[in-house]
Amino acid sequence: MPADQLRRTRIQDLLTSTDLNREVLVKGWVRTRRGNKYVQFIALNDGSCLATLQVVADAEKFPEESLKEVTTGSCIAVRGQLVASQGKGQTVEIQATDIEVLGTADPEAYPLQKKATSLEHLREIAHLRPRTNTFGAVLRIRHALAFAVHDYFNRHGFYYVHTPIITGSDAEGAGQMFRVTTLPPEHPARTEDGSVDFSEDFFGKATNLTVSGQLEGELAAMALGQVYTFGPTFRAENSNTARHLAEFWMIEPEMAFFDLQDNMDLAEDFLQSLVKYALEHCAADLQFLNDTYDKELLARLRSVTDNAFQRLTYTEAVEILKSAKKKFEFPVDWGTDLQSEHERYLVEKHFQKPVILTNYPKEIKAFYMKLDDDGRTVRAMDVLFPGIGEIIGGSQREEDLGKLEGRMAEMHVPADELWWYLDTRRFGTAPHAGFGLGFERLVLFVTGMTNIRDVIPFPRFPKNAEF
RNA sequence: GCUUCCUUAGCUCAGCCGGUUAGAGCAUCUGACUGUUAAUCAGAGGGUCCCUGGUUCGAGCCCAGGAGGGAGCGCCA
Repeated sequence: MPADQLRRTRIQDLLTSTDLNREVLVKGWVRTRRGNKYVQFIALNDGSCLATLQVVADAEKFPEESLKEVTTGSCIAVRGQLVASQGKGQTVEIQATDIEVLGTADPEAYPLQKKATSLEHLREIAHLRPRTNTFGAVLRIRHALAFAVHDYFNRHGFYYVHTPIITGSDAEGAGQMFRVTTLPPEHPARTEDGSVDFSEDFFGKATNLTVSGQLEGELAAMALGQVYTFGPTFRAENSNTARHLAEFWMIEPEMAFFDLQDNMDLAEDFLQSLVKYALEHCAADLQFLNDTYDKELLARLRSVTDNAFQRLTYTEAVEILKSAKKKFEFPVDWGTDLQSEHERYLVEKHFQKPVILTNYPKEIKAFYMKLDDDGRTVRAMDVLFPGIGEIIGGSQREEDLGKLEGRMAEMHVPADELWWYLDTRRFGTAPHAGFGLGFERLVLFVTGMTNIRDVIPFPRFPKNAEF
């Protein structure tokens, strides 16, 4: 390689380097430029870390006029000496010998000037918000958590199974679905009785975007033993909250030969490992979020890694809530689903740590959950987190074909559409369990953000699919 | 979908009881300043007060409808 073919170094690597007084090349986006007619300072960020690198440009080499285009938001390449900093805010800096403007950013038009903007406004410029400290930190943490998910399962003998995004069943039991079709919306083919003729559609039948990979995950678990899916899921619910998205990523492990206890053990160890990974690998970003948004963030993360989760049955929880002094807006009664206020009371007031609730009444849970011996409850589990509410929902599955068919009939789930699912119980059925973890809810918890639309790069929610 | 709050400069906001030419901080621009840390100091430019209609001598302010956004709730992950 010729001597003048200097390779770019990431800013994170330069800031941690002890190998000073050498020529380096950095490229990134300008956060600020300040100074006087003798010396100019440029704060440069390349996304590799939260911190900026200070570029020093002396007036002898760089008259102020030559730096006119080096404005907040512009992209530059800087060649220079990596030296110990004379200033106080940083240990190293670059004494620039050459600055090339790769892309200008008109200061009158660029919306991210060096001034705090609200998260609400940043949602409207979501295409640019990754350039802010906050979203840089959130996206790096999001990446770390995604990596940690794969790392955890790989280390524990799970296989990553890619379940379909487009599904032919419209009864996965987890909510309203988005239709996938190539039929013309104005004049779709009609059958004789006037309904849309999906036999003319691309797949020859009605298809939708998946709401869950669980059922397919169960098929794989009945062959590979321990599997997981990690992919996008879609819910066409008109949900307008800070905890719901129309498009979100879900992690769904499914394990043959696991009962509800094994399932809880896995969920707890999994969540603790993920949070621990973030604490170890995203220290600077987490510290920034802690200092900027939520002074309790780091303490709350450690409370998850350092405490065993409280486990109790739905029935026990109802008793605690009934004897609680607090007045609830909604009354608590055995058989009704718990409201957000009830879950919050248990997690944030009563136990003050994560809670796993189990053995819910069968009426309020899905058809595939294994019936308890009493015939009234099912082997369900919900993991409740402070500030988030339900972060995991899971269960031991009903492995008995007859009982499963009975539950499907009771709950009006069309068995003929799920013939392939029932085959798992027909041929070599086995006890098994699994759960679903909403990835964005995990990122929400770990980052301390309060709106789920701020932890996914391009949020999809009712009336919004911009970018 | 329900409840509730909000919408004024590029951003974050103030604007009294309805009353003359709608303000501040930051950003931007111009200038000053020998190493700054969201630099500092001085000055300048910058407005469809979300939209439509109404009440009034007069509306940023009151009323109605609409649009957009936030928070809470429901559905859930």
